[in-house]
Order: sequence, then structure tokens, then C-alpha cells
Amino acid sequence: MKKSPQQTIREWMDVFMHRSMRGWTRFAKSTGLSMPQFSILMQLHHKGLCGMSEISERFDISNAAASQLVEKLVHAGYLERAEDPSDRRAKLLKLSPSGAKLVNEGINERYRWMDELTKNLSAEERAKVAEALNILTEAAKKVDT
Amino acid sequence: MKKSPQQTIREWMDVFMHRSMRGWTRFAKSTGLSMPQFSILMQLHHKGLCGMSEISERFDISNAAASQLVEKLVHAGYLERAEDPSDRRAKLLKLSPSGAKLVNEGINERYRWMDELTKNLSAEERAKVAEALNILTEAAKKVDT
DNA sequence: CGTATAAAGTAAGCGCACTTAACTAAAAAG
DNA sequence: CTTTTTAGTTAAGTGCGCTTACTTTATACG
Repeated sequence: MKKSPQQTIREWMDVFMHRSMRGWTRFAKSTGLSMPQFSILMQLHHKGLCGMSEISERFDISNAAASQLVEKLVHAGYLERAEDPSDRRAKLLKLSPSGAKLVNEGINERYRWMDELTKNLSAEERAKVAEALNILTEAAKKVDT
Repeated sequence: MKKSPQQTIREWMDVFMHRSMRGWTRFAKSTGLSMPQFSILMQLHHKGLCGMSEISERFDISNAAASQLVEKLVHAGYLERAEDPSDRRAKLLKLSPSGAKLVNEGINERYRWMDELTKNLSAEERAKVAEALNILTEAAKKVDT
């Protein structure tokens, strides 16, 4: 009874998702931030810089809600909010140094599990894994607009 | 400038996590359930059957909170709550048919993106990916107690 | 036995995310 | 230049998750 490639891939997804979701929520909790707040920091980490309305669109919440969440993060020192010089109605949001530090700690915690996983692999296995994940990453870049 | 295997793996994690978290929260929202409620359904999906206190331990909340969340899920018809015959203080929780259906829809939605990703791969690439993810899944089973 | 301990449910109350509605101010349109 | 649209903020109010404190019922232990 051999597993199909698709089955193998799906099994991995289940394991990976279940595990990393747990780690993720635990870390967010440990920072004292709520999930919505933490997610905004992550979004900023990926986009680098963005306006308020991008936040509300991305998380499908009202502008008002986004504004309130951001306000808390600015107040806590994790975000910097500046006027956009090219459009003075808009704001430019970005991670403050301490916000970036927090996000990186979270990401490193994620990496740690993965390192744990791969540290007992042979060099050959590790190379195979890396090659395969590279294939998937490239595919993901094509699919995600 | 070649990427190290570790870098490749981490890059994949970032892409995969960011993308699947988004899909996950969107799906949960579309069901009308809150994330905590939805997470409980997922936990039940993985464990099959469990008591109330396992819920509170898993999510690091009080027994009272778990009881309240479960009550809502039972009332909504997603969970069945029965007395444990071997310890009549305890309850046995499990997904109802409609709860199982909901969870499976969520999981299938996750799979869909992955299918999208892999459908344009050559058979050879797909085989490589499957082999690598199988290695990782086995490793994960060893690491996670 | 009775007493202590454990599992679960109930009640009151707090904080947070979210919404709508009203408002400010700048840009775009006519 | 006036009107309309757009970006963001503020305020009031709602619902939910969570906690602590208390109650109930069943098991474990001396």
C-alpha cells in the first residue's frame, strides 16, 4: 500500500500546520499581544511599509478597527506611524526596531523546530529536502500573484 | 551566491506559513466561528476524542473557559458531549458529523493551494517533493513526543 | 465510612476586537 | 473654486473570550 505523492504532501501539511499553529499562538500569547495585533506586525514584516487601508483590507476589518489596533501597537512602541509625504491624508506604517526584534524572535522560534527536525538527517537527506522545498517555494512565487 | 539548505528550508517556511495562516483565518471567519472555537474543532479532529480538561490544557485556558467554548460548539451542533462511562465526572467530546464536515472543508481548502502549487510540476519534481516531505514527516513524528 | 480531591458547569465582571456613525483634513473632479 | 471622494481618527456600543469564585457531583483515600 504505497502512498501517492499527493497523500504524502497532504500528510506533511497536516503535521506542519498543526504544529506550527500551536507554536505560533503560544508565542503570540507570550508577547502579551493579541493575535490580531501580532498578525499586523507580521504583515508589516512581510510588506516592509504600508498604509492603514492595506491593513484593513488584508485582515478584512473596518478602517476604524485597523486604526485602533495600530494605535495600540504604536503606543506600545512596536510600530512607527508617519505621514506619507506624497499624500498627506495617508500614513506610512513600519516596524520599529523593537517591533522587528519581536517578530524575529517569533520567526526564530519557528525555525528552531525545523532545525530540530533536520538535524538528525543525513547530508544527503538534507540536500534532498532543500531541493524539494526550493521547487515548492519557486512554484509558490508563481502561483501567488 | 548559493543558498544553504537551511536557508532554503527557512524560506519555504516563511512562504508556507504566511500563506496558510491567511487561508486558515479566512476560512475560520467564513464559518462564523471564532478562532478559539475553530481551534477546538481542529484539536478534536486530531485527537478523535477527549475530555474537557485536555482542551483547557492544550489551549492554556481555565476549565471554565473551555467549558463555555465547548458549550457553544455543542449548541451549534458541531460537537457531541457525552458522559465518560468509566468516570462519570468526566465528559467525552467528539466531533459531530456536521463538525467533521466543517473541519474537512477547511482542510480541503488548505490542500487546494498545495494542489495548485504542485500541478505544474513535472512527475520527477513531484516525486522529489513527495520523497522529501516524507522524510520530514517521519522526522517530525520522532521529534514530537 | 467520611473527608479530601478532581472534573465539569454557572455567574459576574473585565478587556479587547469589532462595528457603525460622525468628524477632520487632504486630494481629485467638475 | 466648489463639490465629491478618499484616508484616517474618534466615540459609543456590542459580543466574545477569559478569569475568579462558587456550586455540583463523582472518584480516591484515610
